[in-house]
Amino acid sequence: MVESPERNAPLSASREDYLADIYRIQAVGQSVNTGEVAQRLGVSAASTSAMFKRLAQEGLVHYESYNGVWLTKNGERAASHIVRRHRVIERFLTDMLGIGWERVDEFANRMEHAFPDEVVEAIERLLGDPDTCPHGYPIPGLDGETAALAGLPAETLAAGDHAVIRRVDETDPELLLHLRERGLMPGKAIAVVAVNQVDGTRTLRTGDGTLVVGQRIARSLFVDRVVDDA
Amino acid sequence: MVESPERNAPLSASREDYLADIYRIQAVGQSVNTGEVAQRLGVSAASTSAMFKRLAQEGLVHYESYNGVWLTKNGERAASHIVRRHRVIERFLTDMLGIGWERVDEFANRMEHAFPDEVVEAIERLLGDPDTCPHGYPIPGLDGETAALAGLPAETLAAGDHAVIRRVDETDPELLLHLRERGLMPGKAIAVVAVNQVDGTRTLRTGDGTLVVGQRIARSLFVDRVVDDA
DNA sequence: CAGATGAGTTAGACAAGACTAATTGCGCGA
DNA sequence: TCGCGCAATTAGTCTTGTCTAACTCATCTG
Ligand SMILES: [Mn+2]
Ligand SMILES: [Mn+2]
Ligand SMILES: [Mn+2]
Ligand SMILES: [Mn+2]
Repeated sequence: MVESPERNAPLSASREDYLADIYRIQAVGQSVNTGEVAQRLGVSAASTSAMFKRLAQEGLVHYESYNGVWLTKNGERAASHIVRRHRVIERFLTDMLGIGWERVDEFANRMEHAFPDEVVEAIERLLGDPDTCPHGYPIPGLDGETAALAGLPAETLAAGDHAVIRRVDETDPELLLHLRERGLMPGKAIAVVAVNQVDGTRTLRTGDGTLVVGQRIARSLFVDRVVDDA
Repeated sequence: MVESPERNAPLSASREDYLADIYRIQAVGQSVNTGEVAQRLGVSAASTSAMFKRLAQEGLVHYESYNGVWLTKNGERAASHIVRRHRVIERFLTDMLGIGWERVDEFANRMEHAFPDEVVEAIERLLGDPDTCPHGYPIPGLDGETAALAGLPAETLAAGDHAVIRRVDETDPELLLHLRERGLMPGKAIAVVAVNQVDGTRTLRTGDGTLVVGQRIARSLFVDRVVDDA
């Protein structure tokens, strides 16, 4: 049985990025194949294949050739730790430094590998132990436990529905900027005024007014429906 | 004329560490030779030699074989930038997160390579544009300008002298912890009660009381004398 | 002014992680 | 069931930064 040579040696930044990405793909219930990870990390499929092999050898993932990977218990612990750092840092950047939420993912992606755990914990305390990143994704606990992803796509809402935004797709800075300018952020209450069946656009009312959104946005907002008692 | 292939490409973490160290050695007026840098970075002399050659080729240092390096204008600009990041991060860690000053150098050494300039600037504003790191070393400006190192060794003080601590040797965590426990930090006023000529110990009075320090400490505290007008 | 000594440089190897090109295997459609 | 197309893997390089061992050069001593 070949195990990792150094028990508990710190993971390289590369390994951390692969693991975190595998974790995030698993979190939405997708299977984790070479191409998906390669594309998300902006790396060749060959590099990803090689890394899968390494991670498997170190006991961090299970790997079935031609069939993708999934995290082992150890891998999940490590990955949740990294995702935790990432999301706390995002919170720090938006809440304390006032940096726009459309840029913090990229920044946190660089910074996440360099923060000692102790620093992450101090920031967390200072921020009052937030539950989620600015985009609404849950911050894993120190024990590795993570809440389920909140919300269903706003696409599933019908005319007359009331809902609260819980989470937004965080992959596209352009989209995030767009959403921020319109106040479509976690915590915001929305009501669906109308659904245009022809082109799929929706008319929404928020506290700030009325706006029309297309499918792209309706698929990127994850909401909890609210039963109307008015 | 062989120049750096990529104009303004970001520097690798390794290059940043070498440059920052060269900068710090130059700042105290020492000449920068292979062995000194190798020792400070915990790296072999061969590696340092190789890096000197690369940095020279990229126009960041002047290099005379067997005779050390010194920063070019470009190299100084780059180095001051890194040192700036390092010292701002140290301030952040001590002032906002409450981490002991004996550990922030090590932490900042990891973190300094991952902070976008914009984040450093936001932190700086939030802290009220501090002039120095927690150990009293000046934070270079965005323009690359850096104040001179403040203070002279407390060793130069005679009995009866009054002084203010401006800066402390920041290389040894043990020493820093020791100093902190005794309140010997930048800004603190001290008076020399007595100097023992036999063993070089000094009796100091601070706001908190009286204490005796040996040469090791007297050489690690950098002070400005204060003319007594009592 | 000739060695010895030690710092500095060169030579050669290695590890991590990336790439491109070539190959292999899975699964689907005819 | 055969083969085709595409995804994944393997093969072979490259770059960066490190190491140890062998050397070479500057300098200090006698
Ligand atoms: Mn990352
Ligand atoms: Mn996020
Ligand atoms: Mn560093
Ligand atoms: Mn400092």
